[in-house]
Amino acid sequence: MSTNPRSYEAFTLIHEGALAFSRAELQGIRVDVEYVENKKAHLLRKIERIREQFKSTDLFKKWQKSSETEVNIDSHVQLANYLYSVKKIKPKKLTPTGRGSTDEEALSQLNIPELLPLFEAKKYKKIYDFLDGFSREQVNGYLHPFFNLHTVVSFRSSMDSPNLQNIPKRDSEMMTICRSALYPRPGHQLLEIDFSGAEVRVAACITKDSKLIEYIKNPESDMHADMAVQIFKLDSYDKTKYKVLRQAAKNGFVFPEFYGDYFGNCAVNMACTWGKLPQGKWKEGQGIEIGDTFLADHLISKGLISLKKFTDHLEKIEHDFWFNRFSEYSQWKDRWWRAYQKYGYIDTPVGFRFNGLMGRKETWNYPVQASAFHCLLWSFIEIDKVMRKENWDSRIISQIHDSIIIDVNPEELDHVMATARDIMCNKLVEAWKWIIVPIDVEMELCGVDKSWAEKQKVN
DNA sequence: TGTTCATGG
DNA sequence: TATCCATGAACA
Repeated sequence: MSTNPRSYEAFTLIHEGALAFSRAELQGIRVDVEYVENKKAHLLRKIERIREQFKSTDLFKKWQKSSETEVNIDSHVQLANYLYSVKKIKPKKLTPTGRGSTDEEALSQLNIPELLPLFEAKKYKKIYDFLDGFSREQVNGYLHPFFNLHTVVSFRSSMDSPNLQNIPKRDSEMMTICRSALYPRPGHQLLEIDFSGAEVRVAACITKDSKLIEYIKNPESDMHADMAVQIFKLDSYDKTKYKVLRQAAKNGFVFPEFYGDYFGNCAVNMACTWGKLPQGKWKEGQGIEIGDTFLADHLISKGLISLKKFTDHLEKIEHDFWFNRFSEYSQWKDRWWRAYQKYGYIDTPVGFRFNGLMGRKETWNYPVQASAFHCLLWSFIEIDKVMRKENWDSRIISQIHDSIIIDVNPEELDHVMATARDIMCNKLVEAWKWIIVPIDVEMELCGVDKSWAEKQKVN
């Protein structure tokens, strides 16, 4: 795969982007080394306790007995062999190569309580590894990760040594422990500015689907809420009760569908993740809480009593989604795939060309993923320019695909926020005529001298 | 070196 | 029809 700039603008974006990124690398992010070392020691003791607990279980003793060599608790291969070959349990989930899966979802469906400590130990080990990376890579209390612009096939960025683009966020305990290590410079505060719905908005610009554009332009409308109503057969969307179902619709159906997944997979994932479905049929009291009831009770009341029924239901919704709701998006996908097959390349609106062998889904997803990131890169460069021209004491320190992280002097906070908002929402749209929908940002701010774990939404 | 499992967008 | 992109650790 080669990716060629087809315009001077595309060339300068990468050239200036590399320079702006290098300044952020040089600046670095402050890390509390003492906290990291204390926490690492604490986590090691905790992991050891959990492992001892697991070793005292019947399951482990039998596992050890069945093995000629000493069992390695960290080996998923040995665990899969014991569960699926020795004990002959039928795997609930297979890996891409067709072997029995030992990930958390697959193992929890086996309903073996003795395996629970294993998940816990794995989680704390994961946290330990993040902190260990911080202490390994820090220099005089600062991290200087590498920002790469030349490694990713879809032309996004990546980061390494350490990678700060995958610091835990969704699990609140992992989030708190990991992000409590990262600080602004003394007297400063951390500010994160996100493009809201970056890839959806860019997809609307590229496909020009009028329904998708309408969803973005009309602030009263809400695509994910509409899909939640349809998927879960709600009478209407009630913000106070159904936020979690909106999230399920968004992350369990809308995004996977946009990326090329299909109803069967979406149904299984939603049933497991939100419905907590161990077998084929729901029983009362299962799944996430919605208002004063549970998802299983709600689905049963709507006649969606089994995974089979839910899957059939989702098949109809998928058909409606692509043939009715977003039919222009569908037509774009067909045209786009045919054009790639005919000409052997695809271009992005910014002026990059993807050459090389691609599957259908790659031809659909790469230009969206690339252009969404290029909006971020353009904004990063422009904020960096203003920052240097006006001699800010604040510094851009990082970036996560669709967000920018700034180490801000509190006296400059209002100006920095206004400048970033103006560049990301107004200047960007003026500069790139292909952006035909409004762009919006969300900001999160930490207190002065507070860690990255303390971030709060800014209104 | 390839596979699997975690984390993020 | 069969989820896109990454980094990193651990194992066999």
